[in-house]
Amino acid sequence: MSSRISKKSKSGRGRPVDTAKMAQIIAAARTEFFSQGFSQASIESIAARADVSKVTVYNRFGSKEDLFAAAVQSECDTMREKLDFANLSDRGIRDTLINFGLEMTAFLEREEMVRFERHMAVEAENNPIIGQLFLDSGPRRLHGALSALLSKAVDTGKLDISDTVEAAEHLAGMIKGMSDLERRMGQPRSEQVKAKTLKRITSAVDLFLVSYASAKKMG
Amino acid sequence: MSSRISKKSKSGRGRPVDTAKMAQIIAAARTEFFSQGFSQASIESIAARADVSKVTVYNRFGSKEDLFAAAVQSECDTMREKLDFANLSDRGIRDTLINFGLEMTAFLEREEMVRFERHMAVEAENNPIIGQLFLDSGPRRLHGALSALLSKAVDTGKLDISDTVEAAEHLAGMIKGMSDLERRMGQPRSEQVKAKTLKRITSAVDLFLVSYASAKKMG
DNA sequence: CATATATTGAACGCTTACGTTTAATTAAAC
DNA sequence: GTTTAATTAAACGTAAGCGTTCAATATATG
Repeated sequence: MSSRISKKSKSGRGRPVDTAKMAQIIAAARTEFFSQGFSQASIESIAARADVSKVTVYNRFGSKEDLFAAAVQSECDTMREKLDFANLSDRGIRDTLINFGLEMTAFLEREEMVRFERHMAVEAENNPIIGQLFLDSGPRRLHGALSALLSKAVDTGKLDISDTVEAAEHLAGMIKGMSDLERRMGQPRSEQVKAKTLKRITSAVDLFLVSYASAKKMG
Repeated sequence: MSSRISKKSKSGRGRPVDTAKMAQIIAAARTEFFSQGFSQASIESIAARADVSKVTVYNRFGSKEDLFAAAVQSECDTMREKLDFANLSDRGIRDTLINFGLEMTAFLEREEMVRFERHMAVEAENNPIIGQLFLDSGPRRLHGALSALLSKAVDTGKLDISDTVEAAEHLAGMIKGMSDLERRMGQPRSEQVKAKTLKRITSAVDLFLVSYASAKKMG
């Protein structure tokens, strides 16, 4: 039984809760959990990294599982916030899509992101809810953003697509190519790889536009 | 120090090595490692599953790491063997590609495969060599097979592609779509999802062919 | 100051699991 | 039957790590 955790001492009498420690613990937990994995990570190590005693960790979070859940939630929140591709060039649909591809790739191929995805996948194996949380916070949002972008281009007559959701999946798939997997498998991102990725993205957009660029060039 | 392992007792005098146990151990190790992960898997559990004593495991494999390496190697070998897409219909390039997409998806979305990939990714985080072994045994082979298939179609005049390697990456990416990720994140493969996947594959091939189908229809 | 709460370090009990050792048993060769 | 080597069950030593307890200390209120 994980005792009382939220003791909501709303400015009671004794020593006040050090609110800063909360953030420290979660930050440390994120670092530890998503670089070591759940079972490898240790509470003691997290406490040390957070400059906090182990007891404090257990006072705020009842168990390792609870702390992990909080870390996942926090990481997902961060991911959601960073998923703000508002600054897309609007100089023609081709540039816009290539730009999207580049930003998407940069976002997904960060080591931090790759590690997070790896460990979320493992945890999702025995807990699909975690997988769903991850998908909803990141990939599905990204996919939705691209779908919306395409739909908007359809509305303004730049594209001619019947199923923008599926088209977005096609385009995103081509943008990822095998780089996605190579990164997840720990292969380095050399300059040559980067160049190949850039080439793949542009040619993917071009392949995409051959079919979907609107005939009535009203743009 | 992991003592002497290969004591190559080539039909000496004493009790002969039970060769069957070797396969049992590796089979058990594969099941255990790729459903629990390296750190969660226990040698004792593997030994029990293999109907073998723990000492025997340590006599054959010096350490948990060595056993894991053997399990990875074995799983990769199996993967390579199963990657034999020779039975592709030859009734036109469209059917051939759709067929390839279906077989590829069926191959990749098996629970066994998904689990293996998940755990390989985690291990590759601290050991890129493992990631490379995995990539060479599976994904890169698959990609090579599709590239070869496309090149052959180019040679016979069915397709007109300048860079078949990149084209294969595009097509494979579209075939995967988001299903790949959804499966890795433990989301169920419902009938609806299967239908959507089939639709995505066929429309991906069609999108692909709009650009690459040879103009001179000599087939 | 007295009281109440938060935090800490240290130690504890407990479990799991790696890898080893030992004595006993089994299955072959000579 | 004797010898040699493989296998086993059981126990061991060791280490790590979860979650708890406790006494001591810090920081607030009244």
